[in-house]
Formats: sequence, C-alpha cells, structure tokens
Amino acid sequence: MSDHKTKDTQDRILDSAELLFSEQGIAATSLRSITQRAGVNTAAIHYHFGDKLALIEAIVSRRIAPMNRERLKRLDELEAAGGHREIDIAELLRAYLGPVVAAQAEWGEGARKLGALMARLRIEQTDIEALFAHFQDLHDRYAKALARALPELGKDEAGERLDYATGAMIHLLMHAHESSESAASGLEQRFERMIHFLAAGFRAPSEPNTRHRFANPDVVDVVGRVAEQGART
Amino acid sequence: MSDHKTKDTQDRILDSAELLFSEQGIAATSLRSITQRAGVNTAAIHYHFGDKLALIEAIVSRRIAPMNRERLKRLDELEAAGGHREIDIAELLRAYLGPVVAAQAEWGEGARKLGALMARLRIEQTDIEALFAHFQDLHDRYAKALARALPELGKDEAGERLDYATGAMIHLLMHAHESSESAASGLEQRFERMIHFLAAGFRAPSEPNTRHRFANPDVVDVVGRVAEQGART
DNA sequence: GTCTATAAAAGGATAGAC
DNA sequence: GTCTATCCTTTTATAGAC
Repeated sequence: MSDHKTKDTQDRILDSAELLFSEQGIAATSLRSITQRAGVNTAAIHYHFGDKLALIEAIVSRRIAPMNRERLKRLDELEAAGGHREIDIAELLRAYLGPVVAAQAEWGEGARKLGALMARLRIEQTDIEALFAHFQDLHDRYAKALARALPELGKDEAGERLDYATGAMIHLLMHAHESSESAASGLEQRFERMIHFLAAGFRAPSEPNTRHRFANPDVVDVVGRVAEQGART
Repeated sequence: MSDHKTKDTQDRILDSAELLFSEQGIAATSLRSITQRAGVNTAAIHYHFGDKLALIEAIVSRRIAPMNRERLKRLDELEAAGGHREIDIAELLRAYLGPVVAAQAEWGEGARKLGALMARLRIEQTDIEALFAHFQDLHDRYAKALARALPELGKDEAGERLDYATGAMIHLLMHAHESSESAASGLEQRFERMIHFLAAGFRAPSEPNTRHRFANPDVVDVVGRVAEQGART
C-alpha cells in the first residue's frame, strides 16, 4: 500500500466517477458531484486528470481495457488449447462474457453497475476512439472464432448473434442487483443460465430465407396514425 | 385535420426532441438545441409542455405507449386465436419484439434510432413511473405466456430469457442503420434472423444445476489489481 | 401563440495562495 | 497536492411585449 495521498485521491475520484456515471449517466453527472462524493477538493479532477473526457479515459484504462485484454487472452488460450478440435460454443461465450460479469462481481462499490456504465459508454457518444477500436477488435476476433466453430453460419451472422449476446449480458448486469438470490452465487447461476440460453441460440442453423413481416397489416396503428378500421377487440 | 399551428409546433418539437434525445442522450440534450432544430421559438417548449420532464412524458405518450399497447394487443390475439393449442415461440417473440422494430421502420426521421431512445429511457433514470409500470406489465404478461408455452421453464426463467431478448432487440435497433443491405428489407431480414436465434435459445431446456465459474482463477487480473489482496467483506 | 429579453442557477475550468 | 475564489459559458425557466 502506498502512503502517497495522490494515489488515494485519484482512486477515490475514479471510484466516485464510476459509480455516478453508471447510476446517472455521464452527461448528467457533474464534476462537482463527483468530487463531493469522493470527499476531495473541487479542483482535484482538473489537477489530476485535466478535464471530463480525460477522466472518462482514465476509467476506461483502469477497468475496461484490462477487462477486454482478459477477454482476448481467454480466447487465445481456448484456441491454443483446442488445437484442431472444434471449440465448444458455451466455452467461447464464457470466455467472451465471463470477464465482464466477473469484473462486476469482483469490483467494489464503485462499479456495482458496470453493465450500465458500459452501456452508457456505448450509447452516450463519448469520443474515445481507442475504446471503440478495442471493442471492434474484440468483436471481430470472437466473431471469427464462432464462425469457425459453426461453419454453417458465416462471419456476418456470427457477428450479429454475438451482438445479441452482448445485449443480453448488459441486461444481466443491469438487473444483477435485483437478484433475489444471494448476490454472488445468484449472479453466477444466472450467468450460467444465460450462457445456456445463448449457446442454444448460436447452435441454431442459419435460417434459409423464410420471409416474415415483423408487422401486422394494421401495424400502422403503432405509429398513432390511421388504421382505425378492422380492429376487432 | 386541424389548421392550428399549435399542433404543428408541438409535433415539430416532439420530432426534434426524439431525434436529439436518441442521438445524444436526454441529459446531454438542451431544450435550446431542440427548439433550434425544430425551428420554433426558444420559449415554445415551456409554453406547450411545461418543462423537460413533461416533454419526455409527451414523447412516451405519443410513441412508446401506443407501441406497447400494440404489443399487448398482439399477445391478446395470439392467445385468443390459439385456443388451447400451444403457441409457437417464434410467434410470441414476433408479437413481443415486432411492434418495436416496426415502429422504428415506420416512423420518420424523428425516431430513426428508437432503440437508442428506449435504451436511454431505461438507463438514464427518467422518473416516469407510469412508463416503468407499463413495461413491467408487458413483461409479466409475456413471461407468463412463454412459461405456458414452455412448461418446463417456469415463469422466472422465462422472464430472464425475455430480458435477454429485449437486450438483443435493442442491439438490433441501434445497429440497424449500419446495415449494408437496403434499409427496410435489411432490417426485416435481420429481425427474422434474430427471432430465429432467440427462439432456439428459448426452446433450450432449463439447465439442471451445472456449476461453472464465469471467472478463471486468475481473473483478479481483470481488475488490474493483484490476487494477494485477500478477502473482503 | 409567438417572440425578445432576462433572471437565476449550474456546470466546466483556471488562477493563485498555501 | 490541496484549497478558496472566481471567471465564463450554458442551461432552465419566466416575464412581458406583440
């Protein structure tokens, strides 16, 4: 443990920022509220990080980048160990999603809602080009691995399904705290159930070209326009 | 119908707000930027709606509430038509997710990114209790229907999987504009592929109780800290 | 209903003493 | 490195003329 107060202040700011960003959103969180909650001075953020964007980047460096490195590492390990055998889908999904869920489970209060934070980083346009590139690379590598394990799929459809898996995981993380079971083991079990669900989806053969409309003919009703006719209730 | 300019102004504000909210986020979007883009006066929002929260509620009333009514209506129709036959999972999922995707496809420029807007409404804590209640009801009814169609599942696990489906759909909507295929039919095809993927997941039997860790032993690496840190509360 | 002007508050950022 | 004080900008919101 270092005695430097510097480190402590920086970490406190990062912890506080992570928590508030994930709870309220990045744009909605003022630097003042971050320093206030961290118990440090108002000017501390600017001294230690520069500005708000730099603070976000620091959060990414501390948490998200290492997490993504772990995800890539686990893919490396699977591919190295697998040799020429085909890799199990569920194992691939665990390698892809597990480090994220693990991170949320292990981290302290500061990132209890990692899923929300990640969702926000994706949604709120934070111009962290490096982050985006990193996610892109991760996605590509896993999409390729999945396409290899499921040759019938093709890389594009594997990539699509991988996005759905990501969306599912974000929902899991965001609702994790609502679990009625004991926090830690509950999350683990829900994760396993999610993997099971997703793996079954991935194993589904690529649909030929059935054509189905997502809308009923009278869907225009949805828009709040027209279509008063023909509605039987 | 009406010649009143009032209606036009209100709609222009709503269109503009929808677009900007979905692109930049609610908190990050100023009322000024909304009126500016709508080409109406700065004070118009306050005159017509009151404040920012009321504006959000107006958006919900105009778009999201009707959309959710459609989703419930389609469930009603499926249950009525089905009688005692068991309802097809894919059909249930189309009824649940279709109206959302249809809405994004049908609506004008104002809501091109409906998925993002919905995600934001969920994530950014907008205190619209009514909206939340409405989503809750929707979720419950579909979870029950799915549990009925898949008796082995149980309502809780059906509800979990339904959340994953929602997460997947949000990803679909958010990335819909990136489609390389022609916008409309591309979305339709991707939607069908997603349904196919999700339905396969839903049909997977409930996993007994295999126990798997989502983390490798050295997952602590993910956190960027070292493992000898020891236990915590 | 629409506009201009402006009040009142909050946010990001910095200077300079300690 | 930390603190106080402050500047500048943006934002919500309102008052009042037209």
